[in-house]
Amino acid sequence: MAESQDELSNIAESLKSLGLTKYEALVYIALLKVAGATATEIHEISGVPRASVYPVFDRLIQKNLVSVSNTSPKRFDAMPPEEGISNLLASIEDNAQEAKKVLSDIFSQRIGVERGTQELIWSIYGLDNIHIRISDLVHHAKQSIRIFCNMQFFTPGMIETLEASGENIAIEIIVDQWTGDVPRNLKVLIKKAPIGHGIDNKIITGGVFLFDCKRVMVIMGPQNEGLTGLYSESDGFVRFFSSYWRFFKDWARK
Amino acid sequence: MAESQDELSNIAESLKSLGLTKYEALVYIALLKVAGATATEIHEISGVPRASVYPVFDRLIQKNLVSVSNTSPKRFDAMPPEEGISNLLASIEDNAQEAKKVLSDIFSQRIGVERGTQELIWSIYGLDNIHIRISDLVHHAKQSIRIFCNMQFFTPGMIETLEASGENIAIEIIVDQWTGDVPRNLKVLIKKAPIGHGIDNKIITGGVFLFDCKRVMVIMGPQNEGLTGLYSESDGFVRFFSSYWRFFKDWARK
DNA sequence: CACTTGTTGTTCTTGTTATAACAACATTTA
DNA sequence: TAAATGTTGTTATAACAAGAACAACAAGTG
Repeated sequence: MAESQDELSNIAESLKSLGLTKYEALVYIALLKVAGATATEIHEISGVPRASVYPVFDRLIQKNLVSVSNTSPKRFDAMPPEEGISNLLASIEDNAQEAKKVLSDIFSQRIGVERGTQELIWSIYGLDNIHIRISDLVHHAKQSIRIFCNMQFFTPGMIETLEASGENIAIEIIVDQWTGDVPRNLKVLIKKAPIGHGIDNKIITGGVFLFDCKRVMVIMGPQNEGLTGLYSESDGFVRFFSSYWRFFKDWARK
Repeated sequence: MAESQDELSNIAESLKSLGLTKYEALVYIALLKVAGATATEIHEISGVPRASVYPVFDRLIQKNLVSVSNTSPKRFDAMPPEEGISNLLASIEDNAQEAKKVLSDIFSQRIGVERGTQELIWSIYGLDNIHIRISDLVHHAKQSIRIFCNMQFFTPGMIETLEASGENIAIEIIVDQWTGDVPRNLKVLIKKAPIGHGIDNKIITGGVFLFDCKRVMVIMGPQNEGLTGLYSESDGFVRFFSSYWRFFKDWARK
């Protein structure tokens, strides 16, 4: 009964992403604590207005998270969370599956590829999104991956992704330091590089990622928030950063 | 480009359950059709007001479903749906995982079991929910399962569930007819039973399900909507339907 | 018995938030 | 300049949150 308010609202958030409302989450959580409770008891435990408890129960019953007794007063019981959540998730996964199928279909018939997409430079915002996209690019690389950035970028997950890439892909990394083991398939050059400047009391990070000498991702910006990635398949863009890479590789070898 | 309006709104629904709003869904779908489109083009295809397109794009970009070019006018591009949806789903699954963990914890410390839960009769509404619950009960059965209802109940999924239950569980079924193969582990008695009456032009369905002679589920009501299931572990309830079962079994053998 | 008290379930308002929809404007671009 | 683009507000709308009010009923009390 000693959940921190913080943790409780954290779970409420998780449940919301599963399609529950705030009240639904609170009522369900309260009901997990007391088997066969009445509406009034749940109202007292959860803090949800007593009148609101009833429609909330209706919805939870529809979602098969709760059952009612036919006694008077009504008593409510929660499904075990393992099963309840699995049921919720299952229906979402069904939807995702369905959506994937139809949308992939639409995607495969897309038009406008002739419009020189490859000449454009695309922006990606946020560290998480950049990580996702780079993981993606790593997965799709066929021959070579070249990375030039500082160690902060190499989260355990990212190292794992690189480690799991095809064996016949040459991965070269120039980095300011390396903590932990270096996976066998990585060729790491360590050199304190002039990237990562401090401006306005913020640490500015930079990084260049080349895939198969055809695709480039450049990242720049403050460390945590507002990080921007630029992605391009443009010839000029790729050429520019290829020579940028070659320059720093020579420099790092000294 | 010939998706029925129905199918399109169907997908929009699916995407909503993945956390997208109506506009986000419409814009994303439109963007899948045209690579590297401008805001105005998307506005025309999707029917979303032009001014609304920009904030919608911002949100889609945050969710890593869309990237922007740095040209003028801005051009937008959709992530392949396979990856985009997987990313969305992954974060929901993380939440579900997290929620399961914490809620199971709360659930295991629940109080009030002494309150004679087993004497109550619980209601479950809707065919889908009843199917889920019965599948659940089948999974947890240890010794015997006894079913008395008509064939409509035995969907392919339900038959599969029964077939996959433990080998040392005795499963006896009394049913009005059986279409398809009878799985080896089921003992089926076929007999046109006086359940399934027609009242008010609606077909009324009934069914009795006994698990380990300890738990009973009774279903009744119109076939599709408004179907109600009653579940109980109450001694009296179980006894009543046990003799109900015995009576029909004798009758079915004649 | 009439009367109070408390509980339960339902029905209505009111406030609040997140989208949705649109008008208006400044800025580009051709 | 005319058209297209991007941004900023304002107003609607719908869902949810929050609580007030009420009828029905059961249990206790004089």
